[in-house]
Amino acid sequence: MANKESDGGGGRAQAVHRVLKRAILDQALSPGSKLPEDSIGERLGVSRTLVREALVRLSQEGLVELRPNKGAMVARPTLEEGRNLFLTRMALERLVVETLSGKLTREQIGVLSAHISAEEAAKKERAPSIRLAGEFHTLLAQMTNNTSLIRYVNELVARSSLILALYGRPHSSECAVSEHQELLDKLIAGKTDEAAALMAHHLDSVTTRALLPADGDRNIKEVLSAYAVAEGLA
Amino acid sequence: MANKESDGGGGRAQAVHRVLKRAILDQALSPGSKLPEDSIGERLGVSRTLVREALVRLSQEGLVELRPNKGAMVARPTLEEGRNLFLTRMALERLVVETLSGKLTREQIGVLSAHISAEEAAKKERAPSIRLAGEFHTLLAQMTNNTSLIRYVNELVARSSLILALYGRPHSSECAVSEHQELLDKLIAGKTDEAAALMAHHLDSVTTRALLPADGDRNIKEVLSAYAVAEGLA
DNA sequence: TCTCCTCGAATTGCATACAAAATGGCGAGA
DNA sequence: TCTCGCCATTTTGTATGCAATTCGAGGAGA
Repeated sequence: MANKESDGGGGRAQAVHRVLKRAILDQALSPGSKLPEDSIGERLGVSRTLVREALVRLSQEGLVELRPNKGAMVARPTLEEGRNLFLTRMALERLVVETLSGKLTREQIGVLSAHISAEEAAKKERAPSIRLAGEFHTLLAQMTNNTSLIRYVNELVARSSLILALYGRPHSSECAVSEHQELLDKLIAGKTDEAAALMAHHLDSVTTRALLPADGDRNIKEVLSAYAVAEGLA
Repeated sequence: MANKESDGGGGRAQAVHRVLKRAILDQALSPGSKLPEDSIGERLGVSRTLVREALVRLSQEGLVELRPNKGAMVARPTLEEGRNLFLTRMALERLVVETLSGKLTREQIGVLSAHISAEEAAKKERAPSIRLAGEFHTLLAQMTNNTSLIRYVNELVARSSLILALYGRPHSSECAVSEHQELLDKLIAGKTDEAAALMAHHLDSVTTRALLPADGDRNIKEVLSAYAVAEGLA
């Protein structure tokens, strides 16, 4: 009974999905980690059937890579995919900004302001600050009431943390909190173009800070591919 | 053996997914149709497990609605969702156009021209012409080499046919073929802004043509039999 | 006749069983 | 010692079985 209420909505498969997603976004499961169906099911107290369903969902969201007959692992997007992803994100978030500009209700403004304060407060701790930064963008998307837009922004933001985990510089705050505040100000003032430009700059600065890969754990094949081409191999 | 090759790539679950998707996009299964797991599995010669997986995928793509304990049905988006969807689509397809403008290779131009010719030829038959019109847009997206962009445009185009099935006027060609040709011309000429404007107008004119619903529920097994053969299932 | 209740058939939710494929280690041969 | 190939183990792919839920038909009572 108590159990039934505690799954947070939907079936237990959704619960598994949420658990894994959260773990991935918190980087408790880092890109490339294997995700064996039975270990997960065993640990979570569900059968492989449900784990499988969750993994399929995650793979559709681009958080998990599902290699036939070889199991699932946390997705390891390439740097180029990362750049493209931020391009796509920019296109969608521009729509978010255009939709919201000058139309925020007092209540929405309150929510956003509170969120920015929370970001400010958590600035020191790495993991929570990354998550909060992402949530600011999904919050904005949410306010458009455009379901497809919301879904895609959510997905892209989620995948962005994977990208940053792989290629982001360790010591730069990914989203400057002050930029969020500025953006909010422009939105309230209804300065659509300036807000859009700010968002563009905001995302652009993230991609620009995504240059060198975090060392060590990169895939051998990926590293070699550049050299292979130069030598005319494979 | 022959069977294994004929599933088109991926496992049998993917095959089921393709069958259903195709059937939905062809409007052989119209919005609101029930999708019982065992009828489908029985007809396609697979177990409910695989059908379930396919349905989960389709629900993530927004093509089917998955109501807990009450089964799946082909999605029936509201008119407002439809409008929002086209808004989102516009944002993404603008990015497509901007990416491609002035950068099409000779080969790509050939492919697109050929496609437009095919559209022209199929103009009379309703179902194929709808599919071809959508494929023009997914073809363009494909050429950007931006995987997330490709995925989202594909999804959005697919869902657009649902919208048109529900609210589109029966006798208007959804995408004027001539507009596709014009767009291609602008892209070749590298006139980015004009191309973007044309795309905007193109999609806008579709949303403006939003009206009456259609009807007709047919037997699932009957409808699926044609598609099953194409995928080498049962 | 209308309403509400109950029961049975149909359908989904989930676990488990078994088959097929991959992975890793060990030993034979060079 | 190194390499190759074979077998045991592990993990995925798929079907099936059982419990839980929903839906509808029919019947009792007002």
